Amino acid sequence: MLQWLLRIYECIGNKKKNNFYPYLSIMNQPLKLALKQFQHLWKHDSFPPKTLLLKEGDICRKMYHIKKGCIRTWFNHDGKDISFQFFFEGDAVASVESFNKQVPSPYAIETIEQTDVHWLLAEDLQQMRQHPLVNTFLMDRAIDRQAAFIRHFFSFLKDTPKQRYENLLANRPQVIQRVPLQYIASHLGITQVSLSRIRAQIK
Amino acid sequence: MLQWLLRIYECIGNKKKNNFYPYLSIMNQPLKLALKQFQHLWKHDSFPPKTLLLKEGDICRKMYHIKKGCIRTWFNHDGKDISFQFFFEGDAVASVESFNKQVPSPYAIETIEQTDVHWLLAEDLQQMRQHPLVNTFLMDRAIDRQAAFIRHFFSFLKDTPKQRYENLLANRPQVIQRVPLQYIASHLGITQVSLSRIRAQIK
DNA sequence: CATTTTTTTTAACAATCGTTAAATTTTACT
DNA sequence: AGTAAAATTTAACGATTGTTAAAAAAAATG
Repeated sequence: MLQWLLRIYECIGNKKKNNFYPYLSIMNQPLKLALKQFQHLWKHDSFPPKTLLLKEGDICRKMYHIKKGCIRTWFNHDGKDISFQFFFEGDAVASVESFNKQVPSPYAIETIEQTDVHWLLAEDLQQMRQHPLVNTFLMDRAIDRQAAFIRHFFSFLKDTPKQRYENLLANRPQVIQRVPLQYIASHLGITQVSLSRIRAQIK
Repeated sequence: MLQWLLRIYECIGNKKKNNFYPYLSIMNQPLKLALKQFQHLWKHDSFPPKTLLLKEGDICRKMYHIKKGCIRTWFNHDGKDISFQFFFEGDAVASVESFNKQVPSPYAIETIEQTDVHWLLAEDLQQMRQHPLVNTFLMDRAIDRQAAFIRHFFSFLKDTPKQRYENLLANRPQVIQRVPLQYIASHLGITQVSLSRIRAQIK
């Protein structure tokens, strides 16, 4: 029942399982009880595809947790939109810095499919942080997020675009199945045309 | 006198100043006092150039704060070492996930120049975290780091290697002046040969 | 100061990517 | 189902990058 709460803050960034970096945090009973205390703060909502949940430059006031559906984050560059991350069922989504410090977001948050979410206001998360166990838990999740992000970033330093696509295929097949190719291309740092060629090579 | 403490956790990642994301956290008197309480936990040390402070795969037990000198982080890929970040005077350096969770580090930490550092044990940082003000402060810095990292990552999605080099030249001239080119090339995601060509174009 | 050693540059060629444009396929909508 | 719109693929060409190897420059060493 607390399953979705357990996943919060765990899944921003890539969810690639890696034996070298096992997920070590253990949810103990006191923490579960503490989190349960704040369960009432979460609201829910439902959005059609291509709904902007947060506009680039706006301040992020809500953190979303996906019940069902698919979300991407993107930013504008010379008139083209560049997607940089994708989220699915069980993932928590927010423009982290904007949400935590109430500053303009460098990127937008937008649904891809019809999406049902839980959401939590920034001020309510601040309230949750008053609880030491919850605060430590959130801090740990932030570290996990950063580590996941670093691993994703590494592939840009060491792999070719083709290898990055193959990694995506192997580790996050959901992305290839549910996300339009034009979004995936910019996520991999290449053009749609180039991604098409890579796909033709692999078949 | 507390200048270097103030900078801790602020400087991992790029330090690019950006009016769009001003650095908002304000150091208040109670926090300064709290940090001063833990000042005695820091030791100091000095290392020659090319000294490994942390080996890839080892557990990071110390966080370093640079008094004087220059440090890089790197990892091995097919026999070649790939640098991904550079640190200078005032910066704090640690393999964040490894340091906080005591798991193997995905990358190494190594001096470039002769380097004088302060350092702090992981368990002592845990002790500092018991203090709520310090804990909130460290949490804020972690968010800042992630935001800086995301902005750096964005340049891989939207810019060409040449633009990334020009950005480095404009925003972090120290890197070009003090870091060997072979390290900078891998940091930009290109080969040394390609970086040489880019430099020849610009002159 | 001369000589190794290392680092950086240059050259040549193959492979890959970006760009533009057209063709094809898929999806959305009435 | 038929039409319009959007997404994806393919083609052609120029630009950029990676690779290998050699040359030049810079740094380290005795």
